[in-house]
Amino acid sequence: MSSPVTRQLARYVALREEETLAIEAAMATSRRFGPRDNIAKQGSSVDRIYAVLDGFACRYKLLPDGRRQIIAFMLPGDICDIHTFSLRHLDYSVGALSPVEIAFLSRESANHLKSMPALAEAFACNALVQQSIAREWLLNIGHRSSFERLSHFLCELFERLRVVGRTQDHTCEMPLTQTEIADTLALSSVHVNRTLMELRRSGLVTLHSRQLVIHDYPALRRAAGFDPTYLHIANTHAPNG
Amino acid sequence: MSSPVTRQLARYVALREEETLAIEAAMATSRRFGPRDNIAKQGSSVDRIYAVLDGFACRYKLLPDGRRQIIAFMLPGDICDIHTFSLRHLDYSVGALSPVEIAFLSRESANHLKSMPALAEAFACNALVQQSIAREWLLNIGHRSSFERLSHFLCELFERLRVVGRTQDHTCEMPLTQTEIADTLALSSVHVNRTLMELRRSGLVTLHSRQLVIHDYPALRRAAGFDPTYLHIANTHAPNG
DNA sequence: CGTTGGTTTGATTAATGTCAACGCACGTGG
DNA sequence: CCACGTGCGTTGACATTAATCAAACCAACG
Repeated sequence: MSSPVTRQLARYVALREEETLAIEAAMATSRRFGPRDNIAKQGSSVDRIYAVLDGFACRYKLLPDGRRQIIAFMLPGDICDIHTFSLRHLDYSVGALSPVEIAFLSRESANHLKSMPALAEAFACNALVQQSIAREWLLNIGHRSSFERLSHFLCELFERLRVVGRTQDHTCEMPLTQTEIADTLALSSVHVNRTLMELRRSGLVTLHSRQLVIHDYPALRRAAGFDPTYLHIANTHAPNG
Repeated sequence: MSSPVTRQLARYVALREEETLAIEAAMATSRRFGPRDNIAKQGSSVDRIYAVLDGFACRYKLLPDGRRQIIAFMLPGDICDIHTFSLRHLDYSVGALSPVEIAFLSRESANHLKSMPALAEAFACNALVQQSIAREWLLNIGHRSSFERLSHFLCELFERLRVVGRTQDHTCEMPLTQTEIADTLALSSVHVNRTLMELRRSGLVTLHSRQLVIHDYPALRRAAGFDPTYLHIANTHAPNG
């Protein structure tokens, strides 16, 4: 139960020891990347998939003129859709946002894991939740004001880190620069700065030295219109249940 | 090879007759809905999934104050992710945008189809492409101007209808109101109207009586920065190849 | 120290939203 | 056949949000 990946998958199905061991074995070898390193490049062929063991990574897309959209965060415990191998070419890039530790899975290794029915189910749930998050982001970017948007983003980040045990009280790691937050929320970095200060002035959160502190979570959720249902956290199974 | 669903799935893997027949059988019974009908409601439990046989449907999310974001289009031939049954509750709603014909699949029926390896692979690809489209929408809504955004949207619509044989020359069906386009692109309907007229004035497209006519596709693509790679159309297999 | 990357601030501009009105086509009931 | 209602598209005036540009600031680090 040590790795966040096991913890993530155990949210969806009860895992037997055999399955846990298979996951841990598959994640045994990993590689480290530094903050702006590239982990995979758009257009490259899909010969391996990723799991994040530690740190923050992201998927992103670039427009020819340099505008960037971060499509998804890959937080500790997050795993790519195991079916991704069916794609010829990656339609997005993967980059590190902080120092990260990444485990690579080969097609064979993924197939081996997928051959265990409980894990296949867990991987399917994992993929569905990631899709659900993408849908919520569409709503967030499309229809929420910058204040709501940023609040919502922070709520989601905190919840997602919480389920993999990476929060303490009302605090979590938050290594993103304001420019990266801007690329996530489709705002300019200047506007992110102003909105962030507004959030501070409202006494809802503070954010410095790579630490997010949520002072009034209920108020933050209200401001964001944050309803965590889309994270499908309720599905959690007791370990070995 | 009659149904657009078969046609869609045949894009991803070569289908044998047995598999084609299984699909056609699963789609045999369908239901019709009118333009603003609700097909599934957010929060409801997932006891069946959908395939669109004809017409336009969409997934959407609502904010408490009524703002709406259309998350995805379901065009003829589009099928839900077959793994959706692993979700407890739907995190979005499904609605008809035009008169539609929808086939419902029960969990058992889906499992039956999924038990055929070629179909399982086809469903996986189908799901991956839908995810890829969602990612592109995030980029589109987040970082493209209204003019690019609308152009991109029209390009995608046309391409997607083309692969299921629902276009003639440079024309396709386009039953959406400007308000629905607005809910898709996260713009106001007034602004959609103005942008649409700008597109018309540029001689790129015309759009009336529910018909889209693309007068200069290369120029439209250029204006949109449209690169169809994300639709993963190149993966097409020859039927029975 | 000087450099660098990130944050903060102010002034200005551009893009898009909002409000309100009007027109047009279509369908319906009298 | 006409009168009316309704939904959608169109237009203009105006408000607001957020982007852009530019500069200053700050802390970390060699």
